[in-house]
Amino acid sequence: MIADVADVLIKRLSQFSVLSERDRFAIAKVSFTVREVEADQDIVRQGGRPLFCPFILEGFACRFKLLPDGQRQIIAFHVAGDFSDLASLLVDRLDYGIMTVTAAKIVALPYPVILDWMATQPGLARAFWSIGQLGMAQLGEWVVSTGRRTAQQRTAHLLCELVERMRHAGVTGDTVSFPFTQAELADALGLTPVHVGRMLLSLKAERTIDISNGLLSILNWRELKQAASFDPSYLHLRPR
Amino acid sequence: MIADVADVLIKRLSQFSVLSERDRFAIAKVSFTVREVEADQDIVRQGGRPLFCPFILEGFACRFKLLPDGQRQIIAFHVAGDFSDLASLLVDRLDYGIMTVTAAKIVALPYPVILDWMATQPGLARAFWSIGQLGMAQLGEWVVSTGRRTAQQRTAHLLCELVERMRHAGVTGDTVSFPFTQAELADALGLTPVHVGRMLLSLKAERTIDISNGLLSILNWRELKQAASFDPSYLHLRPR
DNA sequence: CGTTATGTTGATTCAGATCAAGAGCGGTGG
DNA sequence: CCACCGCTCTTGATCTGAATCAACATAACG
Repeated sequence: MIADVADVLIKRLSQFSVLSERDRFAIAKVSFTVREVEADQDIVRQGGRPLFCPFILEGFACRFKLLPDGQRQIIAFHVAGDFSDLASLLVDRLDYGIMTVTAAKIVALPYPVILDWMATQPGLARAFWSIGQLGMAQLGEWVVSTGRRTAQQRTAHLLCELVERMRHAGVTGDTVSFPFTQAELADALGLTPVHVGRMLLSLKAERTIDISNGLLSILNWRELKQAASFDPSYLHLRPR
Repeated sequence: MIADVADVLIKRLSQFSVLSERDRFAIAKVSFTVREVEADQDIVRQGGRPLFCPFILEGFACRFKLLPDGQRQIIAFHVAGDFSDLASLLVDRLDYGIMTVTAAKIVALPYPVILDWMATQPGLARAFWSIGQLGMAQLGEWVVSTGRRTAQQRTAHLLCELVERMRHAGVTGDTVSFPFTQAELADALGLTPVHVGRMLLSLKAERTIDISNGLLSILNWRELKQAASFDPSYLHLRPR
């Protein structure tokens, strides 16, 4: 049984800011509709107008930019609990797209609603600012990865970030859902699919991780963090 | 003679949002102090606490991340007219540093002041949101560069972006100040200084640009944009 | 079950890194 | 005014991490 959408939103936003009774009520009084989207479907299209922020209830999505020569660069993965497009509240054209990686359940939060929340509820404004900052910090680290880390380090770093974020959003255990194809990882890491495959294989060979059936198991968290020189402080995730 | 700081801020912010008389007054009533900083000095230190947002009146700065192995990745250049650190309003620790590239004049806008402006002046809140989004869009494009563009394209793309942004901030003409060393460009582009040098040389050889005495001249803007496949729409810069 | 997606493996190539040595060029001080 | 020092840039030779190319092996899948 899925809890009421408002409850999920409130719970998630509470992780970023202390919400008052009025903050919570402002959310509860809105009626949300859940959209079910299949895998590999556009949620928002590059070049289109930004109308809403997709909140992900279940499944995975990614934010990407298409280049004129047909290449793709993924600039973020979105997991359950992410507000995936807070970046375009006041912009008239999207310079990136968002699409699902797996089948997903999302809630489309219309920008006018968010703007209203932010204008009238300081606690919510604060939460949305924080989430925006977090997205920015993640992007900054993505630049560091593509700019200055080796293929091995980048790959390990992405795994670390994803697992850490999923944990913050409520996933527990050392085995998490991991439905990404090597082509998708390659577009995120700025590598070729073949090379990503080799990097994963080498991590598997040293018994650091295991990936099978769309599941990622961290066999040796210490080793993985070390391979990535992963320092989670940029995620600014206070303990839950 | 430099105009009053408040005037400069108002003029700049007006490019991002329509400011009311009250918005302008809120700015004018604050007393600002200008700090003069030499070249290569830290403005905010990685790992420190975010206290203020530096606004650049004159000169150049950069935002960067230091890696454990001593490497550096520059994630943004800041030019006159930039609010260089809107990203950490609500964060407790900085995961990046900001330092000058040249001697610079900056105004340190204390976060409490900005928060107050944003809480009470919708026009200013809007402007600061927009500026934040812009920074995010620039970061996204930086990922695309390091992830998927060749050395040649990246280099040309960075030049395009910098010139375009300086124009938006008021610089005119085909020759602009360009005080960056090849080592700095390399840390921004995810390349080695030697290779950046070669890329610039080849752009000079085709008479696309010229760099000398800290000045960059665009000799063939069309050619440069083409070499970068530069599409400025991500900058969301409405005509001035 | 064929059929299309994805993943694995190996051989080869190439863009960019690395290494090394000069060359220019302010700046500083004797 | 010149000798020297420390940067930054240039140039060339060599090396290497990741890309490319090309089969083949597995899944997943209607």
